[in-house]
Amino acid sequence: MAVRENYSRKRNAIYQAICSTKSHPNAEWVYEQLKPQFRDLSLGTVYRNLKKFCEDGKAISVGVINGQEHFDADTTPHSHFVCDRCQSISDIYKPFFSEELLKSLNEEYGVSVTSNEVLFHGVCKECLERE
Amino acid sequence: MAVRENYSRKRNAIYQAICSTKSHPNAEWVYEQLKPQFRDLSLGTVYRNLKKFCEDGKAISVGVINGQEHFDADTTPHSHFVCDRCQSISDIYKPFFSEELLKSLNEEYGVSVTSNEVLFHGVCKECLERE
DNA sequence: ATAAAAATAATAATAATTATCATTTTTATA
DNA sequence: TATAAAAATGATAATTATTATTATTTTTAT
Repeated sequence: MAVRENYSRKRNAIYQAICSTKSHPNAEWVYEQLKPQFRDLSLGTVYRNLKKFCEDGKAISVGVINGQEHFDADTTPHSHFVCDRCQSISDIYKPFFSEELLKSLNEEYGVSVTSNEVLFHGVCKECLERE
Repeated sequence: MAVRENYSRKRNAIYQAICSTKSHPNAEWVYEQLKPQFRDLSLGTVYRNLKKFCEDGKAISVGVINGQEHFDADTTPHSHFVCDRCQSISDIYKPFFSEELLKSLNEEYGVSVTSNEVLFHGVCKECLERE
């Protein structure tokens, strides 16, 4: 018997796949990535597990970009940059919202903020250099 | 002949519909809203025009929220708040990104930022009061 | 070793959005 | 005003991403 794991073998592989990249993949990417290793992998399993990771706080959804949901195993607070040329998604590690600012939202708008997502659009370094 | 309009009658009506609300509607809402007036309105026409407004800079996409794209005729820089209870979307008029900050992104990450979207999640005032 | 629980594969179903194309409306201009 | 060209639309089909279903397999607990 193998070493005790928290997950099923495939669930583990899916989690490791999203941990192995900073490309903020979608379900399709993960599926293609793991297909060679797990020839009987089902796309539904990838979707199911990515959703589960988000529910369990082990991943976050970067949002729906160009019609497809993208994921990130990095759950620390950070923002994202989408290149409108090559569609790449990269991280922006810059704190935008202080505690006070979020608190001021609560006061000014009467809302209770639990999370936020910041998405920048533009042209990435690589595409800028190419152009 | 009627007063000269920039648009076809239906396109005008769709634009006025999204201008008439701060609810950040999706295509379905606009369609239901206009159906009584235009009994032969087609949902495809709504989708086509909402997309066109975004391309022409007369509206923006708030993003895909719970599987549906939402729109806003207010194109001035502002952010959005999504209530995870009642799914309402409201405006947050607070400038988060100064010119210097955006410039610093260019310098630190080598990217050229052209736009940004900020989405807060949480519980809205009305739902908080109800709970 | 084995029974119960959980996860999966295969597939069907769903839902939002986009494409197609014949018809209608609008626009430009004679 | 009439009319031809261009643009927009309705109806519908197609597409695409995602979710649901269910029989089977894997994992877990004992």
